[in-house]
Amino acid sequence: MARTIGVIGDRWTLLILRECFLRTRRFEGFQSALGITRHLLAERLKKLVRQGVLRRIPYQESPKRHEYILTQKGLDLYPIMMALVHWGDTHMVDERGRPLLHEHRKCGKMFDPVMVCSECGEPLSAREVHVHPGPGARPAPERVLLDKKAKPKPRKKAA
Amino acid sequence: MARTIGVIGDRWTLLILRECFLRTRRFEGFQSALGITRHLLAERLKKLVRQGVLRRIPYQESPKRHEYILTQKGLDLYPIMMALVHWGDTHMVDERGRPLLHEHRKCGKMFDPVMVCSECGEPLSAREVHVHPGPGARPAPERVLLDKKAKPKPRKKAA
DNA sequence: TTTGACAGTTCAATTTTAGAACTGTATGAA
DNA sequence: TTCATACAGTTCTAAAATTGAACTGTCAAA
Repeated sequence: MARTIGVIGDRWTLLILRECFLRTRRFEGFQSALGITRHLLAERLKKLVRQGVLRRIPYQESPKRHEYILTQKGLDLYPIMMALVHWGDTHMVDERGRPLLHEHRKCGKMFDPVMVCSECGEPLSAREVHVHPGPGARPAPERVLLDKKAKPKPRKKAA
Repeated sequence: MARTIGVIGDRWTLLILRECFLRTRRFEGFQSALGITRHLLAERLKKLVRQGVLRRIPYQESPKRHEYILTQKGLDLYPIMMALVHWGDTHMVDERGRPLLHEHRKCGKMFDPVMVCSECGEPLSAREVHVHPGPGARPAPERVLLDKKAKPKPRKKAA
């Protein structure tokens, strides 16, 4: 998660990517849609290209111009986008309602995204998931502070 | 999406929330697990409580101490977390492999999260989804530039 | 009496971001 | 030919956010 956040974890990158999913491709398009400063936009686009999320493709030669297109790696961010949108739709809408509705082409209905288990297909919730260290586990996820005398912790009074 | 990003869209908030899901509850716990500066941590926790993502609950009286617990609104962030982790697992792992594996209690298997359509249950991908303006739609999502003379931009001279 | 856990707060020094103008190529209009 | 505009950046300064480190304060145990 930390590595993902290293890619998309700032105020603007996700909004830029949202515009990509909404088919914006060019510098001015992003800038005017978002109101981001040109400086930061250039910075972020460069970073996303470096990280392989966007591809920079020339679309005219005279004054060299490029479009920014999602790579597969970028397209794979879609579930993150949908999860963010859905949480906002659930917890952050005002009285006017949702800004956007989503229609699923396959079934033709307006839908919400649901996250399910790849094995049994049941919807997921935090309580039903148990985490195990994997092969790339960190050495010390958390430094234990009450180390040596781990016991003396009868500090509680209220419960 | 912008509103969701307003809540969790910075470098540290998502990591703090990750620790919450991993059952960290106290100031020192977050601080030592993440290495975040105490100043920012205090700031972020306050913000999350204000926004209703965490609840601040006293666990001892003597020197007043509190724990930070996920509210339902916070728990609902779980799909976002899983989506972030899964993208990282897919595109950002090193040769050592995943740091964490997830087991679904319901079915007992190690799983990956999959995002599906709430109506037909099929997995979602960006191309199969069409967006429509909803009741809370923004007036002008994007100003068209190559229009006519959209605006006589008052180009000022340098000093 | 002293030390240490815990949960912050304060403050100077960096780093980022915002805001605005400026650079440069090319096209169409006057 | 000259001027205005589209487009994609770059450059600069001021303002905001973040870091790093030390400091405050309450209580418990040594």
